[in-house]
Amino acid sequence: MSHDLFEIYRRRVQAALKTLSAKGEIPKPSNPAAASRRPSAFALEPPRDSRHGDMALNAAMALAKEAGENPRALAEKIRPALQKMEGVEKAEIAGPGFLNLTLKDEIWQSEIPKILALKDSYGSSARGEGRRVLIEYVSANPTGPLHIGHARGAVFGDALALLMEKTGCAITREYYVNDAGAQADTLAASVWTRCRQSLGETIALKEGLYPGDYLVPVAEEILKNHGGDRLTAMKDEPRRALLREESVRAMMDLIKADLKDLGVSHDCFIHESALVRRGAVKKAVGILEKKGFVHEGTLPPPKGGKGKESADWTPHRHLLFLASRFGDSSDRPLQKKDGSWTYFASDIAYHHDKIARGFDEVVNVWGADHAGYAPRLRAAFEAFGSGADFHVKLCHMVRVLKDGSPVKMSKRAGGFIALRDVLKETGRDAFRFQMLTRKNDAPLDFDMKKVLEQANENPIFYVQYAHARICSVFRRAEEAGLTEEEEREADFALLAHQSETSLIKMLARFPRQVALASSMREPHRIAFYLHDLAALFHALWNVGKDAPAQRFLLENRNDEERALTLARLALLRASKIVLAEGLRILGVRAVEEMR
RNA sequence: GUCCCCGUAGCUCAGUUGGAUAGAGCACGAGAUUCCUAAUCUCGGGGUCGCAGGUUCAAAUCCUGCCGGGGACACCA
Repeated sequence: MSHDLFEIYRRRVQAALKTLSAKGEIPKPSNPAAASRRPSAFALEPPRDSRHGDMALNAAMALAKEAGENPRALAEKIRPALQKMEGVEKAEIAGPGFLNLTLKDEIWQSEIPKILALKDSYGSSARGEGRRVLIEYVSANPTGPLHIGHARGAVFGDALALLMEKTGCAITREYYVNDAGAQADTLAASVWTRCRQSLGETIALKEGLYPGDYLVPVAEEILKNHGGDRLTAMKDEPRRALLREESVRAMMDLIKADLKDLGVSHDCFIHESALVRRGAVKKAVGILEKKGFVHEGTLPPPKGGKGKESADWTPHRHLLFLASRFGDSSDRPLQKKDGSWTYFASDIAYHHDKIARGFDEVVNVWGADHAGYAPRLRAAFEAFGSGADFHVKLCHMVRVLKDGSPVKMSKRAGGFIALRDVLKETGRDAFRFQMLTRKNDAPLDFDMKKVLEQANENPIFYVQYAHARICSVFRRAEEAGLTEEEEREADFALLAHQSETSLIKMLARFPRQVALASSMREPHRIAFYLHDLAALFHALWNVGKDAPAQRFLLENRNDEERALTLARLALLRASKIVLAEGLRILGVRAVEEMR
């Protein structure tokens, strides 16, 4: 049973509408949550304008057409049922035919003890019904430390996982390690150059190799473990294999260290090389072949950019996947000229593996530069005939600003802005919050100065400050000998000030907001919600500055003051719980004080 | 040339999966601290939701076309 007030009333309203339609007074309503949306679907939502009550129902408008009646007349038929509904203060008809519900104060006030009892499971739900979801995120190539763009995907994927877990999904966090292709060879070659340099040879790093300084210690470590003489004496092929394995491992250690600093973790790391080794690629392609989705053919020359025709392109016959049959703009090669598998082929194997593991939903978090790759992978996914849902969430580019202008990429660091350099300055929590104050499919400017700013303009600070202020009150309350147990017995009807009511109503929206953010796979909604919640808290705080009688902690000279204090502390306790839990979903730690 | 994403206040951005008079922060103007952290709050001005059509009770939101910005169009991963 849901404890989301909006969900509870949605169900009550639905039942009431059903009864009415059974009596033949109104057409049959349909549930907006149902897969097939019909015009008769209704919604019960908090109205934008609080003067329109607490919950707005659009059923009369939605059903008007089917009923062949005007919405306001239909609303008149529905209104009595809503009016006598439990906890409803009044049900009014407004505007084009809205039915606005205003709930009794006690309904809102009872939200406080509910939060105190549920603690951090307030807002949790079983909506996901144990849905098994695989979220693949980061999956950065093991060729260097994480950069700022990877970090956005990392934070997004991690927050999405936390969010969907909160709504009852069983999440597996996964990282796909591309360690079988040409990039791993390039890495090995780069490290070998570094080895030889370290052994005293004067050779330059060839064009196309990875220039980053971070490979120097990797080379030295390998020399130490395997011996320079021995490595030099080895034949090319076994040496390359060894260097590949060792440097990929070193790179993954580097990446895992970065992820740890970011507070991001994965349940499993799937290595492309392992898939290749056990013949998974051949097997997966074989399955598609059997289904008739693979053929041998020649692709037309690539279009290229304006006026730029590919000079080195020659027609070639190879195995193609019939992606065009599943909505992609072209068929896609599975083999290279030399007969080896393409990256796409092993990705097909990887996703076949995902399907085989029986997930209900597969989410891929990618950088926006992979947008064009999504249709072919979706095509492959569908070709296997999997019933699982397939989502691609694209995280757009991050531009780092320092002193108002974009930071130049450092060549020595490998041509990108390293996550660790940014993290060193901002810290994990501010970084994560900043990354989530923007929806994933819009580019993001990351302003170093603003992230560190201790002012209203910086949302993470604003939210943390609210939490810290609450903690400060509790420190004083403790000194005054007030206990948490007493709060639970408080008379919540005393919370009647307009600012208190607004805050309570915002708290009560948390479960709905979590459900919404989760179903839309949009963690940023939580960040914005927290900002709104903090704003109402700060407003209430200042009410007490102007009017001492409205302060949280009164002198406790008499029973009345003591009762007020306890009720207000309960409200603060509930606010603290929701702030902390909201931050937790974003992977941000709430702070007790700001100093 | 084709595909994807974006276009909302001077600036940075939200916008409840189609709802009522489109919101917040910054900036600008005016105010509030003997008192729980003023690192905050209150009030005010500020809009053709890129443009033009369409769909319907209702469009910033959905569809089509255009304009502008970004990204992608490998036998690289």
